[in-house]
Amino acid sequence: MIDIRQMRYFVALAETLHFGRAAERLHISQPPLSRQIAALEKELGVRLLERGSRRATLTHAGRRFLEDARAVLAAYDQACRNARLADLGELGELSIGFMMHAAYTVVPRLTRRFVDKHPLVRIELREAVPSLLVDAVLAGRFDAVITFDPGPMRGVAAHRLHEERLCLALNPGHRLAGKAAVGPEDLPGEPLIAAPAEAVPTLHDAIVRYFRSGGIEPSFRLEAQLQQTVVSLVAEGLGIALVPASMSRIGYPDVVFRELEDAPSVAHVVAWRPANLNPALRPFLAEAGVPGM
Amino acid sequence: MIDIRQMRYFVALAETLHFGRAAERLHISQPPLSRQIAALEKELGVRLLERGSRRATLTHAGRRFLEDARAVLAAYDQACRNARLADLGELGELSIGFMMHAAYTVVPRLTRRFVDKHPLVRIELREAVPSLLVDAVLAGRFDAVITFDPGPMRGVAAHRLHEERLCLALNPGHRLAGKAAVGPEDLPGEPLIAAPAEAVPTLHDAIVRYFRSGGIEPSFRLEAQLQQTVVSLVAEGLGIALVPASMSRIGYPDVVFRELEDAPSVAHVVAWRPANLNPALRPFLAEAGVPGM
DNA sequence: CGGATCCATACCCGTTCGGTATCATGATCG
DNA sequence: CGATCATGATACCGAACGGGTATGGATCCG
Repeated sequence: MIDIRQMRYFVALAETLHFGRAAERLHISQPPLSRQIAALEKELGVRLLERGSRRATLTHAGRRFLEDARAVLAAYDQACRNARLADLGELGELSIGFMMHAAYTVVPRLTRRFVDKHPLVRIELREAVPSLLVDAVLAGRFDAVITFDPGPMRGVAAHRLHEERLCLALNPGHRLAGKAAVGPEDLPGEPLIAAPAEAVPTLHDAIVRYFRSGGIEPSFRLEAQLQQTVVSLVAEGLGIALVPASMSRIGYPDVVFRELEDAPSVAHVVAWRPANLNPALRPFLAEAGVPGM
Repeated sequence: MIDIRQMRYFVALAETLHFGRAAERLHISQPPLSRQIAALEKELGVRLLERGSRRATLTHAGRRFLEDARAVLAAYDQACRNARLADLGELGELSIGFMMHAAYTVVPRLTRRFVDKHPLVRIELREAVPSLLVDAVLAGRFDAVITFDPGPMRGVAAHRLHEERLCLALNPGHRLAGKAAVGPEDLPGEPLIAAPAEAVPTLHDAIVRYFRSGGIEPSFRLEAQLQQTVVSLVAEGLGIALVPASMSRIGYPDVVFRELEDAPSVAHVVAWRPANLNPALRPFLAEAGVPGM
């Protein structure tokens, strides 16, 4: 059987055209080299070098085999290197799911940092509503997801990435637009626009709790899954909304944002299945600041 | 050192995900396979399979390595196959020089037959005047050349490919255009157009000998290297010419061809240096009908 | 809980590889 | 033109490695 070693030997010999010097370069003595080359030629059934007494010359077949052997060796080295890189999580694929809102907060910077440090990992970024994300990570559809903190869950670990207060989004003509800060007691009966509990439970719950802390029951009027849609509907004068403060940084016309007294906050987390064996997950979590990664 | 064999073993194992079955497919028993795989993993420093008690599964790094190992094996097989093909002259390069005139006689068919039978040999076809061709073959510039027979030469073998008679090319208004056949005695003083002796010695000599066989000295008026040019000059009425009969098959306007009495003939030969080691030369010569090739 | 399945380990033997010593051959030089 | 040198091939030896059989340990299944 022809060996990688024999190819290495042949390439060294073809490059020096001198058995002694080639053997030296290979850190073996000359006779084994002669024998290995002879064995290679015999195995191939092809004479690769013409031995002159002063120097050897490649035959046509030898020239051809030199090129091909170099290609084999390159592929071989590549394969070994890639296996190690893949094991370290520096090479491979990583699929990340995230709620659309995170595209305005942590996703861009985190992605940028990760791809800068791990350029060989292909990242697949997919947007989804938060309630689907955690199920997807459990099902193995995503290696990690970025979403509002869903609380503790079996088989899923999570790490807090980002926290922001909710604020009030109003149409500029609204009666509360003149106030600097607003509390729950200012809001009874106000038509609310918010994401449905089934799609974004964490945020929905935070809003309900905030209202109830002031002894008030919220009255939801319109539902939309994305915060961007919610704010657009506010701009249209269809109601008010409690949205993450980062939404105020986007330049929406016909919307003003007001602080809430004792504003509730929502956290972004990165969540993953600890049993997930994708080696690229670890560097990603490290980049996200997860301790011990 | 990681071995081609270990890669083969790994691919077989990755394809069956079963040590016993993979070993069977490899015609070895299971323990050596286990050991080789373990050695491979140790060498790489990477776990490639997760051994379940019922079946094994590839790790991410293992999946990657499977792809790369397949690529290595493919390159390896390719290299071995190519070496054998190159040695048989079925793969490689062949440079053929030929006189332009042969493009109308033997070159097209010979080339077609050769490329049909030996599709992996890249042929480099180069036109040149006959006097340069034989020097070029001696210098190694061409592996073989096709030209008028230059006679025996040191270090060059030749084989006759094709023989054709010379005929007379005339302007239709010429006084001899009415004769069916012409002999040397009809030609004294006629202004001749022909290739120069330095460029096409064989043909030039044949023409001179033919005239002298009738006791006449030829009077050369114009010289051009290519037979096509010679005939074009005849069409223009600048003189007469003795050209290979195959020129008459090309539809030149304003030229008529007449047979010569006791017409001299010129041979096309393929010529090569017997010391030439290009394996592709032999099949080419075989295709050209050279005996013993 | 017992048997079956499957991979890992232990041990043996034959092959192969690399090393040293030496030979055959062709180039080089006085 | 013959002595010398350089180079690759061959002979032989000891160590390493690969493959084989026997067996152990873990897990799954009925």
